This record gives sequence, structure tokens and C-alpha cells, in this order.
Amino acid sequence: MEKSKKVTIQDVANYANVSVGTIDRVIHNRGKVSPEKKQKIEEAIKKLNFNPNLIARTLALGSRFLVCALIPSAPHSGHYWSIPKDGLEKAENMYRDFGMVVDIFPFHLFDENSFNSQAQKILEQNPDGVIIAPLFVQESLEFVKKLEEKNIPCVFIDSDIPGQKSLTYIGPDVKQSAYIAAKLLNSVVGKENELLILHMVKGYENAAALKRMEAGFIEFFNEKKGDPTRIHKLTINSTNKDVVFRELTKFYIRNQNIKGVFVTNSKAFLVSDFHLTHELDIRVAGYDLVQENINHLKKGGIDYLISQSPQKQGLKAVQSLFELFVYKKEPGKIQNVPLDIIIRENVDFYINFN
Amino acid sequence: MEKSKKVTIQDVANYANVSVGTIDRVIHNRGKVSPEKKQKIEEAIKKLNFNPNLIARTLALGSRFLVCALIPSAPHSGHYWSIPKDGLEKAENMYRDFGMVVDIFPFHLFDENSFNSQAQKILEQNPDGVIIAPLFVQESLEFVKKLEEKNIPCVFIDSDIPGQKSLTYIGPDVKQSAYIAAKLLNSVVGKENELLILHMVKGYENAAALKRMEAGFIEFFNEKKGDPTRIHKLTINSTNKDVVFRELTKFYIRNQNIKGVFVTNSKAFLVSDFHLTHELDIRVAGYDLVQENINHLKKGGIDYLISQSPQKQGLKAVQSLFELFVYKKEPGKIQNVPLDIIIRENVDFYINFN
DNA sequence: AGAATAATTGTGTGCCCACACACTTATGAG
DNA sequence: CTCATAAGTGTGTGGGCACACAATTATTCT
Repeated sequence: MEKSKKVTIQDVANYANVSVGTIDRVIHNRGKVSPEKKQKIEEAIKKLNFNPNLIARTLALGSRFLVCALIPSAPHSGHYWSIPKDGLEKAENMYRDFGMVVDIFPFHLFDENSFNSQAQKILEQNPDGVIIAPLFVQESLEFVKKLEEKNIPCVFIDSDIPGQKSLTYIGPDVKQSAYIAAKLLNSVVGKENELLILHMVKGYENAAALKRMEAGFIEFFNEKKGDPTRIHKLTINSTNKDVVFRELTKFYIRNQNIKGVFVTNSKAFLVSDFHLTHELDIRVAGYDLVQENINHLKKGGIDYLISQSPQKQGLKAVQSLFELFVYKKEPGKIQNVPLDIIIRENVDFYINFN
Repeated sequence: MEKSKKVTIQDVANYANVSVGTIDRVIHNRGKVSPEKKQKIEEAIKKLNFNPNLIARTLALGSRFLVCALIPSAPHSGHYWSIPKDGLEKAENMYRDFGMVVDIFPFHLFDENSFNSQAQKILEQNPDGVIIAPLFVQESLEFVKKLEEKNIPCVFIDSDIPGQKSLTYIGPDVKQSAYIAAKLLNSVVGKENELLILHMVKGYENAAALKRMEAGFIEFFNEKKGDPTRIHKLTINSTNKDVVFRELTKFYIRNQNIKGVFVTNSKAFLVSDFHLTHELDIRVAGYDLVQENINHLKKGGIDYLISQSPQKQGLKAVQSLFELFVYKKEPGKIQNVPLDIIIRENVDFYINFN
């Protein structure tokens, strides 16, 4: 009841007429306590509402937790992957005094080899927990298997590999995000429409995720009543501006009625750039609050961005591991982050807050 | 450099060839240190990158921070004000071991007297900090003045009183939120439109805020090119269902071309209910993820909800005070929270995450 | 110079908890 | 009825820091 008074282990000891050592044994059920006293102590703990002071506990234990994160490197600030990284670092700061150390092992976005070699390095560290962005399915599964052998818990962020044995997945529901993109795009284009789903990929990464996106996007229009919408698909095997421009030119020449584009990665700004350059009035929806996207959102070349709370992903990943270490609390298998709908009018609040 | 090794005050003492006591004096500049040693110590601190362990510090200080919150009571769970309250409690849990105690003093939403009497009670507590939802302008200003005299920092949440002397305001940019509502509503209604701004108020509360909302809403349509939109206003002095239904009936009989309604409080579900009951195809945009709104959003009677991160408001308010107490860090004067755009398709992620 | 005083600096205790260890009883074997 | 062992319980230390107080050194005044 008395909120302001903190009950200590000593208080419990006094109440139960035993020494703190015995209390401690009960708390951590390390045995060697007579049943009567044990019961009395448990009663005392309940009655006094005793909660061990996490602060003092940490200090006493002097525990260190090493968490290694295997995520893509951010080639420049403002790059998408700098945001989850921020989240990781923020969490590290929050929990540093509790002994948390987060070590980031960046790999090159489209390079399985660098993924593998960094994974190897992590294994050598013998971490207490691992955070991984499993962009390469095959390689990730192998890595996870090795972690499992060593009994190291593992958190997936950004994208999921269904059926894995990870501690938890923290990231978007990609199919639903595409469904939302469809709805948003639909609201800004006219009646009889042709829309484009545009993938830009460099390697073999997340092919399954792209399929789920297409499914989500198309599902919306299947459910929609009213005029049918024709949906095109285009895959460009590059994120290089020149290549993208060339391919878009080719495509638009053959498909002159496109009214909106859904860009399935964080490169919507390239498409917007193309439209602005060629004075095309085509609406764009894409992903992620990277700087170039923000610029084009404000310019009007992008109408909607869906943000998958990238900072929260990093933050929550560390938090989940921390809670596992300290409280033995297992998180839910899937933690879908909010899909923020970003328009020109609310973007600043997302950038500035926190 | 060496991330894993924590430097303690003892390390610094060794490095500078003094005792920990002297280091301590420098850290808290409590004087009584010779200039030479002081300099040497400061250099050592920098070189070793020493940061006092917050854990140990808290333990040693045994400090208690009492924060009192003056916010409206939540008549039932699922009520809007239960969410900021959740944020407050969450923050209290986070910082409890650091000595933070958050005491909530609820007042009745439309009752200045209860506001005043609770304010009085808070003053008697002599808290270290205060969080206040300044729904009653005059009363709030008086309260803030008294706090100022006692040198108690004060955080505003939910709504602002411009020109105040509070530590910080944490809440939405209301005008912008209405602008966004306008844009969203506009995207779901047809071409030539008549829209309604609907206020439901019981007392004198936040009249200025309502004005700012109207301004924001209208601003969008002034800037919009294309067909003009006629905007009606209606104020109902109640949130009672029967009264609201009666007034809406009166209004709709005289204004048969309304295509969308912007509800300026969290009672959009009442309007949706009315529409569903009377089979009216009128779009609705409103505020806040309260349970009834969520239900109607899913039923389709509400199209958009703008959520002003109410939990974050409570959380951040406590955080801001904590950082002031512990790190002497002053927050920015205005911390506008994200304005989340909620639709049926992403609402669940906002409810389930965290 | 010697004493008194001021200016520095070091030491020790407590904050609360975990854990190793020491200590005290109870139990069973010989 | 011992002695050895097990079971149960208490004590002490350490962890990093803040702070009161003790101890030391420098300074000033007679």
C-alpha cells in the first residue's frame, strides 16, 4: 500500500525472523531452507509486497550481457539501415549500466559472403544473444542452426523466416503493409486505373517477402468493389539510378496509362525523381523514412510512405533479449510493429519526436 | 575504446593518483580541490571516458522523486484518459528502481472544482515535479503559478497553453492534426462536397484548441485547388448519446448533402453509430483509439482516426522529468508527438505492439 | 618557531542485493 | 554415545558511488 516506502530484503528478514541469506535462498530457490521457514518467508514477501531492487541486484551480480547484431551496413547516414542501428544503440545506452553490450556486425546488403563471415565472427564472440536481419534465407538458417546448438537465443528483425526457431520476430506484417499501400494508392488515383508494382532487387534476397507483398497488394483490389484495376508488375535488378531510369522509360513507353506506383523497397524516391524529371503525374507509395524519400514526400512526388518503425525494431530487439536475460521473460513469437502511414503533413513529427 | 570494460571512479582515482573522494568532489564540483589535481582529474575522466554508473549512484543516493500527475479520470477502462495513464504507469515501472514515484490525482473531466481541489492536494504533497493536462485554462494558470513559486517543474500534456512557463509541452500540434483530418476526409469523399466540423463539449474546456482545429481544417480546403468545399460547423453541448442523436437529426434534416464529418474529440463513434442506425453513407474522421472508435473503425463507420500517441505522452512526460532530475537535462519547450493515421488495416498493430 | 587555522585529501560507511563461506543444529552410522 | 555428515541458517564481502568525517598538509598569525 505505502507506495513511497521501499521494502528491502532486510525488511522481509525482520518480518519473518530469519536472516537475509535465507530470504535470498527462497527467492532464487536455491534450496536448503526448511519448509516452515520457506512458507513463512513466502508469506512475508507477499504481505510486504517485496520486489528485489533491480538496481542493487544488477550491481551485486555484476553481470555482462553481450548481444551481437548481424544487420546490413548503412553506406551513408540517412540510409535505411542506420535507423534500426540507432534503435540498437539507443537500447544499449538505456541498458548499459545494467551490463548490456551491443556489438554490431554489419554485412554488405547484397553480399552473402560478408554475411557469412560476419556470422562466423559473431559465433567466435560467444554472445549471450543475437539479433539478425535474415535477408539471406539459406545463410540465415544455417547461422541460426549453429546458434541453436550453442543455445544462444536469436531475434529476427525486419523480415521473418516463417517456421524458424527464433526467440521472436520483430518487424512488419509485410503482406498487410502492401494491402495498406494498395488502399492508400487507390485513394489518390482516379476511377479506372492501371497501377504498377515495382520491385528493385539486386540479388536473391527476400524473394518470398516480395511475393507476399504482391499478394497483399492484389488482395485489396480483389476485395474492392467498383471499377476493376489493372495491376502491372515490373522488376528491376538494380537500384542504380541510370538503370532504373532506363527501365522505367522502357516500361512507361509501353504502358501509358499507369496512374500509380507501389515501390516495394525504400527507393521510392528514384521513381518520384523519374516522374518529376519527365513531368509525369503518377502517384507513388513506398516504404521507409529515408532522407531522399522524405524530400520527395515534401516535394509531392511521393504521396504515401509506410514506415515500419525501424528504430523500434532495433530497440525492441534488445529489450526482448534483456528481459529474457534478466526476468527470464519470453516474448511472443511474433511482434508486429506499427505500420505508420506517413504523409507530408505528419512526417515531421515522426522525425523530430524522440 | 574497450567497450566491454567499465571504468569506475576507482580507475580514475588510480590514473590521477588521488583518492575517490577527490574525484567525487570534482564530479559534483563541490570545491575544495587544488587546481592542479582538478585539472589532472578532469583530464583523466576524459581520457578514460568515465561515466558514473547510474545504478550505483542511485543506490548510494537513495533518492526519491515524487511526481504528481493532474489528469482527468477515466470513467471506464477503454476511456481515452486511461491511455496516458498507462504511459505514466509504464514510465513509473521503468524508473521505479531509480526512486521514481508517480502519483496520479484524477479530476472529473468537466468539473473545475475537482480540478482545483486535486491541484490543492498536489501542492500539499510537495512533489519534485508535476504533470498536468491543462484542460481548464484559467485554473491551470493559477496552479502553475503556485508551482512556480515553489520552484516545482511542470510538464503539460495533451493540450498546450501557449506562452506558459512550463518545462515542456508534450502533445499534438492540434491545428496540424485537423489539417490532416481534412486531407484524409477529402480523400474519401467525392468531388463537390459538404463537410461538417462537429464539436461535442460539455463545459468551457479547451475552447482555444477547438478554434485552432477549425482553422487547420479550413486551411486545407482553402489551399486545395479544384472544386470548393462547403464546411459546416455544429457544436453540441453534450456527449450523451440521446442528445447527440437528437441534435444530429435536427442538423441532417436541414443539411442533406453532408458527405463527411470531422469529429473534434474522441466521440466519433457516436456519430458513426448514428449513421449506421439511420443508414447514412457519410464518412467520418475523428480522434483517438478508444475502444468504441476501434469497433466502429472496423465496422467501417469510421474511416480515419488520428491518434496522438497518448501513451507516449504519459511516458515521455515522466521521462522528461526524470532526465531533468538525474541528468539536469532540460527538454525542448515543445515536443509534438507523432500523429498516427489509423485505418482499419493498421489499427491492430497499434493496439498490440507494446 | 609554535600554535591555530584553513585548505586539501583520504577513509569508511551505507545504499540493497547475491553469493561464498562459516557456523549451528539435526540426523544417521558405527 | 561419539563422530561424521547433512541440512539449515547467519555473516561478511563486494559491487560503484555519495557523503560525512577523519586525517593530512599548507598557510597565517603571534
